[in-house]
Amino acid sequence: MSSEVSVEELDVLTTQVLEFFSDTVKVLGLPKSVGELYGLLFITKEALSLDDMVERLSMSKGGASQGLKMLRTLGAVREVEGLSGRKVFYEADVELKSLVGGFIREEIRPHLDSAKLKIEGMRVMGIKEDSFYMDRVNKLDKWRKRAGLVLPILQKILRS
Amino acid sequence: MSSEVSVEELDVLTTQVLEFFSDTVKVLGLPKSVGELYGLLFITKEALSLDDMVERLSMSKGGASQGLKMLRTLGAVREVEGLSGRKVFYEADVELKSLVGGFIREEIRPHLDSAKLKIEGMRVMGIKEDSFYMDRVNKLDKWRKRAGLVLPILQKILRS
DNA sequence: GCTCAAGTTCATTTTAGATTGAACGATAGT
DNA sequence: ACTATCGTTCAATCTAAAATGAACTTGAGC
Repeated sequence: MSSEVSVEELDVLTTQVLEFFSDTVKVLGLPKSVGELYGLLFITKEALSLDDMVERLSMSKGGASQGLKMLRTLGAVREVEGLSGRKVFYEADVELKSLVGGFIREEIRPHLDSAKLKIEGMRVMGIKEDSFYMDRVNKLDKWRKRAGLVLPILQKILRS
Repeated sequence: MSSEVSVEELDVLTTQVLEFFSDTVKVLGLPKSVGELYGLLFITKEALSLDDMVERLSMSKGGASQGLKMLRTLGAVREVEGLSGRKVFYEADVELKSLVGGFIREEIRPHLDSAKLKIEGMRVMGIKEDSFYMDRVNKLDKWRKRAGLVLPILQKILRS
């Protein structure tokens, strides 16, 4: 049961996976601590408590708490009933569709919504129709709508 | 010819557009000065020189130079023959497909490539096939491939 | 070939935002 | 009810990345 990998190799692998997720989430604009937390859960068989992660990643309790909160709202992490008291254990949700769905819901949609408001703000100021400036505002809105349409398609593609 | 918008209104609109693009590029992980440069070109009829932009955005020459360099490699900006000496004038490329294409080429592909290398590094360490750990490494690779497949589809959708 | 304007580079400074850690609730077990 | 453990919050600190600005390179025009 312990011959899947040697302890040293597991350490190396874990380090590489942590790096992998740190880098990936940074590209997505999330703090790297979030990537480390998710990465550790991703490459660990057993569910882990906050304290486990704090120790393993030598990060602050506060940071871990915030990072887990984010992972929870993203739906990237599942709470597992810990039998011992009220301590909570976590495991990674490794379904790509959940991850993408959560990211779109929490990180992309809000930006598209605020973009919509800003564009509406521009329209309100009475720029002459069929002027250069109205053309540009219209283009912005076309882009925004396009983005809104692409997201569900993306999700559909990644469902499987 | 000047009744499309009043000067004051144009000022307000410009400010809003600058904000719009600052925020947007920040989401994409680019410095906000890049958004301001692009935004100014986007909402300006005439091609602008570096100095024009430095003045209008009150940003440093160095910053503007770097920002324009990035916009050039992204293909988000076109150089226009200035008749006066060797001064270069720029205008925005406002084709969504160019913008998306440039972003994918310059910002996303490189990350996918480096992810590929990292995953290959993990494979090399001789984890037992059909172990938990190999499953996870395989999953990473599946995700990576999926991302690589989605990009051209995305580009195709946004072409029109 | 000199000069001056245009543009780039890069060491320094600034800023945004991530991380820390101590103080504070909250709850389970006794 | 008391205590010990668990988790959260948030002001203070740290850090990575962006912006500045002065020194430098380049080339056009005289």
